[in-house]
Amino acid sequence: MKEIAPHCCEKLLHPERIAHANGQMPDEEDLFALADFYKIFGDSTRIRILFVLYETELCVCDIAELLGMTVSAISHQLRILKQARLVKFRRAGKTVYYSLADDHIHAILAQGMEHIRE
Amino acid sequence: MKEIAPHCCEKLLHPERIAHANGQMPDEEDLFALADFYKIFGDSTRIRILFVLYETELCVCDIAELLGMTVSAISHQLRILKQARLVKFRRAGKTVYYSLADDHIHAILAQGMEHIRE
DNA sequence: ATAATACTTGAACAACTGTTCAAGTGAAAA
DNA sequence: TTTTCACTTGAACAGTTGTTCAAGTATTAT
Repeated sequence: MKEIAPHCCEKLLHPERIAHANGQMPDEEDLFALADFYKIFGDSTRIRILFVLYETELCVCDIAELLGMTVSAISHQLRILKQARLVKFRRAGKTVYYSLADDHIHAILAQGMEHIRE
Repeated sequence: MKEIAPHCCEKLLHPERIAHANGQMPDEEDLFALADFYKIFGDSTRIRILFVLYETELCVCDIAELLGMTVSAISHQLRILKQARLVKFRRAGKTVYYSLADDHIHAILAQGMEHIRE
């Protein structure tokens, strides 16, 4: 005969573990912010842009040339990187030069790359 | 009168910078691997799973309960985390317990969260 | 002024991703 | 063996994301 099955968590299989895990969780807000932060790095075009800017500032056209992509595509991605404060820019006449926002970004990229090569 | 415009990079506006940037770039392969690595962390469900597992091992049902999501949705994400070697699991009867793969993952999560709270 | 250039932006489209739903495992209890 | 339970998996669907294309802005040159 069939009955409504009580689920594992309705029986509170591990109430103390659930309580503990719940107690040490960061704020929801921080968790979403962290996911969004990683999301920026989770695209190969953006990662490649960040690495061509690792040592030099470059104009949009230079970056497009280096990555073999259109200026428009690069500009769209630079906008995302700009909003996330990962790159900064300065205007010199018609040309706009982009560079990494600060040394913190260098550190993050270096650490990430090191992890991949472990 | 209109002419075909030579682009900034066809004129090689910054040939030395392009050469330099090209010379210090990591392998394409590593860049794609790095983007894929960050991609895993770039989803709030996966980040939340990693943080509920920060100190305790939990079964799938516990995680679903904690995050207010279906067991199926959690299981799908655990599969991705498993393939990326961010979590490990052990079977005990009908129950499967998941935990973070190693202390390295703890370090990465802690560093990321610290950056967000800067 | 007008034209040219370096870049930006909005809309459209295809590709990808995460969740749901239903069906399917595997282990243990009856 | 059959049933139950914890979990997994495949297909479908909606929502998101990245690129292209065309049009637009800002700055300089003529």
